[in-house]
Amino acid sequence: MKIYQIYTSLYLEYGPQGWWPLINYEGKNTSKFGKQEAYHKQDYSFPRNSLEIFEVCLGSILTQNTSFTSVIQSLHNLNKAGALSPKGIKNMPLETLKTCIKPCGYFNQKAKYILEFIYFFEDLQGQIPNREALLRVLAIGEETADSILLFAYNRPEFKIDAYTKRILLDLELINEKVKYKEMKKLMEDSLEGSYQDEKEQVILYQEFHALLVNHAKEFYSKKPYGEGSFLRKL
DNA sequence: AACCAGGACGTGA
DNA sequence: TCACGTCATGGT
Repeated sequence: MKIYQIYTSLYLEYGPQGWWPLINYEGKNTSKFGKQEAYHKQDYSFPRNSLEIFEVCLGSILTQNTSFTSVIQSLHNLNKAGALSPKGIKNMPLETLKTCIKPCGYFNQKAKYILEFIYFFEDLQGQIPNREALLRVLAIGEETADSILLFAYNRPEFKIDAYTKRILLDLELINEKVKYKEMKKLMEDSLEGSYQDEKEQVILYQEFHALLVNHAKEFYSKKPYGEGSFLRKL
């Protein structure tokens, strides 16, 4: 019950967020950070094709422990190199790939991760991957798996990230030791009944995650975490 | 100058 | 299972 209050409170404050950003999107409601980041507020038709699905997956890997502005830079680098696609990246020299994704950090690891993911992605042949299969891919842990399922494939999997945990901790809804699966279950169970169908469920999960990040960037990025956060008053 | 960023993996206990 | 080290650039 309280979890859903957090959502409504955040939504009232910030409105729809329009994740996941796609760099080539040119719509009306994109100007969160100018043209650099292409969000699509209140447009839930994304991703619309295989290339956009791939771009979201790529971003999910590149953003691991990295700010998303760096991801946007890297995606633009790949795009300019004509390599924002599975084949484009495979046909590119490894060193060039590393140079393109350098802004994201961990470029040696992530270059390897991306290639590993591409083999997996091509084997799918357009099918939706299941969570267990995703987790077997080198590069994909629980959060990235949920990120890919929720934002690339519009599947109802709640994504937990460091910000989400920090907020739940601050509101004393969890303890420090909780595992990913427990937080995920807490969120999903708490939200049960707050949607009519699967489509609404996916939109709720997507917006909730984006709202948590947006709120955390302002109130949970520097210590002491949560200072001035209106969520404490719920 | 630390610290954080929309984490995952390998290792040894 | 879990605690800890490693990976690395960029912004504040």
